[in-house]
Amino acid sequence: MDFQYLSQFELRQICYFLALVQSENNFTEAAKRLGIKQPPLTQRIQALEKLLSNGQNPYPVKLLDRTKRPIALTEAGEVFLAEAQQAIAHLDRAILRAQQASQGQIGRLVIGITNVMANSILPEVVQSFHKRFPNVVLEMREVTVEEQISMLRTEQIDITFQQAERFDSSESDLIFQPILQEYFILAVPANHPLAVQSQVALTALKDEQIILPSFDVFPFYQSVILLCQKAGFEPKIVQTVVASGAVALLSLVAAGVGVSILPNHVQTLSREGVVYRSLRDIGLTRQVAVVWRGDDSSIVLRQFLNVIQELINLSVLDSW
Amino acid sequence: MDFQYLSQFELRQICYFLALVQSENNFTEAAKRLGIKQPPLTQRIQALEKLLSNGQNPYPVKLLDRTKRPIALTEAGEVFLAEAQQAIAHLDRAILRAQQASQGQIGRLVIGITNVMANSILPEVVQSFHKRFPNVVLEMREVTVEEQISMLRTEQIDITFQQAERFDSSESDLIFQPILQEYFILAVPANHPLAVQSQVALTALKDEQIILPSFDVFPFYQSVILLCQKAGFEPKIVQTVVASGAVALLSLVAAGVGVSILPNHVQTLSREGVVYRSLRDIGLTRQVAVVWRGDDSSIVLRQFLNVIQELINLSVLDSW
DNA sequence: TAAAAATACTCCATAGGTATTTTAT
DNA sequence: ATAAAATACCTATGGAGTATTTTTA
Repeated sequence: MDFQYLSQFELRQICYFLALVQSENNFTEAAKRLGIKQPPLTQRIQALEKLLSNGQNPYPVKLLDRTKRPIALTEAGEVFLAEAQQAIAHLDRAILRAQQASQGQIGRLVIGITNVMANSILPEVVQSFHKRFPNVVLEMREVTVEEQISMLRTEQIDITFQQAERFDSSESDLIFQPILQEYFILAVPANHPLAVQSQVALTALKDEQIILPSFDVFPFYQSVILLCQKAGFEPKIVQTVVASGAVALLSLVAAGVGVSILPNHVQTLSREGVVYRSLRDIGLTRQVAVVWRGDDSSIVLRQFLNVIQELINLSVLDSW
Repeated sequence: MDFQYLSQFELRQICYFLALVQSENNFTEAAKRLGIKQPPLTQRIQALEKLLSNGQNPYPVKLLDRTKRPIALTEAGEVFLAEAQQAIAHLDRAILRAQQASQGQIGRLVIGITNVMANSILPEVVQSFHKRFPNVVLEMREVTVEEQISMLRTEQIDITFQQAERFDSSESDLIFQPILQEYFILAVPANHPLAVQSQVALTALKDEQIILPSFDVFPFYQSVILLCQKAGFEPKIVQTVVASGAVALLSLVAAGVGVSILPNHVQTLSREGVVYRSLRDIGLTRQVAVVWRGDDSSIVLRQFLNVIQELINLSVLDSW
């Protein structure tokens, strides 16, 4: 493509021509619409025709037949109109898309997810981000805890969630940002004797039926059992019903099937017939952090981090 | 579409940006290629970014990340590059097509054809025109002699061929241009006794087998028979073979099946074993003219008329 | 520190404005 | 005769050039 030649054209001239056609080839009218006077418009159109003629054409290119009133489009004018209209619309879209991209409204973000994190804060973050940036493609990639860091470096993923404790601070090319402390709470039926206490001791669960999310989605399943054993009793885990979704599980609690030990972020879901209570004596917590490449200038990433930040500030994730 | 905003952009800026990317984001190199200095290029790209930012965006739009060497495209830059490249290519085509249209290289011409003319000069003209303007759509529309004029006026056809005698010169909105005089010639086998004469009298055909094109494609079939009868003999028309194409017919002549009376334009076809001779005493001629609208500014039409003109000058059509 | 981009300025080409003439109905 | 486009001329914005400073690797 000959940029030298093409550069001589001006979008202005072409837009003026399109506007002129929209005004039924009436220069005075079109000029008014464009917010300029008639003579400049005449000159721009002439300049456009002159530029179009600058291809050693034997004939000059005329877009308009000025010997008629109202002025008519020539064949070349018709052809140019049809083609240029599309091209200009195309360019208009190019501008819009660049603007959207610069705001992170379009693009793509690859999130590395580990089983450990999958059921934690991620759903809230993703839901919130997707609501605000519906045109960004969010790609979730299952990664093991071990490969997270190397996949970040090789740009196979853009961001990942991990346990703060695992992070080696010598990884200076990666930025590590703790976002929340996870701990555990007790969900009990509203009419349950334990509901009257604001804090419940772990040993109080000795004789309770305990409902836990199925092992594969709930990383602390084993830890909970271990803690109970340490507290001196064998927990009675309800084995007959398996609920993996928090909502389904809360229904079971509301129905009085048992009580449940859940990560604190579940409290964002309030359900009739279920109350949440703190668990005393349960030392199990984890610090959750996000990690990304320090040199990643992606606006989408930045916006994603903003969403996380806002959720934290709104106390949706972290405030209990 | 907002022409006001779009008009502020310059094709120059966008082309510069594309050129910059082609030079691997090296301003100095790109400026050299574009035939300008580096500072103006920097300024144009900045101006482009500034214009892109002018949509009340909270963030300014950056196409380039200048904190890296070599300078890298931002996401917005990548998006804009991909979209703008297409749009610019589109615009480039728009310009080319307008130029082609202005030379009549693309377009459409509707030719009214009557049976009377169909087999005459039209094939040569169409062939010649199509060779020179392969992208013009030539549409042939069958019209009766009576409706030619009205169809021209209603722009159902753009040009038509007709007999000069039929034309009413009061039709001042239509232009009438005689292009050739048609008459008739004799085609005889090269070894035929008549071949020695340069002119042949009509009566000499008294005892010859005469091959004529089939009635439906040869408008003067009846006239020929009439002329012979006037000359005092009943022509012996070969009925057993029907040839409608000139080539097939000449083959029959070459094969010695008979002689043929043909419109003079057939002479453009020379065939081994066939010679053409003038026919004396045959007063049958017709003046062929083309007719078009005087206010038709179509370049395609003009080029079509040029082709006819050239063919006449080259003596292909008219010189015998 | 060296290569390249950004900045500061100067100049002039040209888009737009005003006044007027020409053109087409 | 009249409405609208073209032309002539003026003004001023801003693109390109030159010289210099700043930045990044």
